[in-house]
Amino acid sequence: MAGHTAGTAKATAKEDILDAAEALFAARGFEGASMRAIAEAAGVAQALLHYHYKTKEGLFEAMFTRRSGAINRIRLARLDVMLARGRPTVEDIVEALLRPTIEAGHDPSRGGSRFASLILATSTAEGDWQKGLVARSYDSMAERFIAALMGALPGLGRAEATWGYLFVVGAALTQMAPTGRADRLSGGAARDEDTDAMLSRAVIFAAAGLKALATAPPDDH
Amino acid sequence: MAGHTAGTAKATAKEDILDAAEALFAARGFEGASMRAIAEAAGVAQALLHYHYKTKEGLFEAMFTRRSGAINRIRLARLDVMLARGRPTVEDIVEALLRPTIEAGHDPSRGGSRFASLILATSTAEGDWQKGLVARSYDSMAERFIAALMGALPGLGRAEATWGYLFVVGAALTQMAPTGRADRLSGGAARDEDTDAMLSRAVIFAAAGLKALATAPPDDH
DNA sequence: GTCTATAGTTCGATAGAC
DNA sequence: GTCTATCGAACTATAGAC
Repeated sequence: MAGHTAGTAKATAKEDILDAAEALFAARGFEGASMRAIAEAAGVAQALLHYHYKTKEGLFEAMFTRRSGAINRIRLARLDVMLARGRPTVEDIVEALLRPTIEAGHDPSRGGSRFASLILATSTAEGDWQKGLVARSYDSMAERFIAALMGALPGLGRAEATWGYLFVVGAALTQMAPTGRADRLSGGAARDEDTDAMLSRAVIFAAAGLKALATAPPDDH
Repeated sequence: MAGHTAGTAKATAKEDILDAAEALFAARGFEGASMRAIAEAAGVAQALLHYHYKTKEGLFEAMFTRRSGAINRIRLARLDVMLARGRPTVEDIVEALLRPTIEAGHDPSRGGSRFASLILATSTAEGDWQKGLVARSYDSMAERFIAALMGALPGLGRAEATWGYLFVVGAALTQMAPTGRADRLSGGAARDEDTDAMLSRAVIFAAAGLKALATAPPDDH
C-alpha cells in the first residue's frame, strides 16, 4: 500500500495546484488567470507549476480533464444502471446528465466551484486546442446520452436529439454559475444559490422540450 | 444635416474600433484580447483607442452596450407590436426574444459575429463591473419578457417564469456561437452554421418547456 | 482626431541551488 | 520536489508632436 495510494489520497501539492487552477480559471478565464496568481493561491512557488505541468496550457488541460472525467464517470455509471434496469424515462436521463455537474460544483475540496462557466468558456473559445479538449472530454459521453434519449423517445430523430441534448446542457450550465440574475429578475422568488430548486425546474423544462421535439414536424421549409 | 448624421452613417474610425473590439473580445475574451490587437484589426494607432474610450474597460462597455442596445430595441419593438395586436402565443414571444440576437450575429458590418458567447462570458465573469454591465443592459428587457410569458401562460408563477426565461436564453445562446459540436455529435444531421434550423428547434423546445413549468406542481420538498 | 514613442507593469517560462 | 532569481516579451496607459 505504499507509494501511489488510490482513491482519497492526502492532498498533495500537485492536487493543490489543480484546485487553485480550477478556481482561478473559472473565475477569470484562461488568459485572465495568471500562473503567478494560481501559484500564490496554491501556496507554492510559480516554478513548481511549470515543473508539474510544463506550460499554462498543460495545467489547464490537466485541471479540465480531472474534473470533466470525474463528472462523466458518474453520469455514465448512472446511465448504465438505469439502462440495465429497463427503459428509463426522459426525466431520469436528464437528471443523470445534469445532477453530477452540480454535485461537482459542491465539491468539498473547494468552496463554490464554478466549473460550469469554465465549460461554457472553453467550448466557445477560438483556440483549436480548447475546442479539441472539449471534444475529447465530452463527445463520447454526449453520444451515449443522445442515444439514450432516442431510445426513450420514439420519433426523436438524430438531429432533434442532438439539438435537444445541446439545449438541455446549455440551459442548465448557464444557470449553475451564481450570477445573481435569478434573484434579481424574480424579485426574490427564485434564488441562484438554490441549485436543487433550479435543477428540478430544469428537469421539467428539459423533458417537456425533448418530448415536443420528438413529435414536432420535420419542418425545414 | 451637417455634423452628427443620424442612422446609417459612413463608417468612422470610432465605429471601426468598436467592430474590431467586438470581434476580438468575442473570440478571445476580455483579458485575451489586447488593445494592441484591437487597434491593429481596426487599422488605427493604439493611442486612438484610449483617446476615444479612455480605458480597456471603457472600450468593452461601449462595444457591449452598442450591440445589446440594438438587439433589445428590436426585441421590445416586436413584443410591443404583438401585445398591441392581442395575446401573443408563447412561441411568438420566444421567437421575438431569440431571433434578434441571431440576426445581430449576421450583421453585415462584420463576418461571423459571435456576440452570443460574449454575453455568456460577461454574465459569468467574476468582476462586479461586468455583472453590473449585464444587469444594466438586459434586466429591464428581461422583466418585460418574463411578464409577457406570465401573461401568455396562466399558472406560470414568478419563479417559474424567471427560471424558464433563463433556461430559454441559456439554451439558445450556447448554440449561437459556432462550436462545431452539433455537426460532430449528430453525424452531420444537425449543422452548427444553420442557425435558422437551430432556432426553429429552440422555439419548439422552449415553448414546450415553458408550458410544462406552468402546469408543474409547486414541489420544493 | 490621429500619430510615434515610451514609461511602468505584469506575464510565461527557465536556470540553477538545495 | 520545491525553491529564489531573473530573462525577454507583451501588456495598459500616457506624453507630446502634428
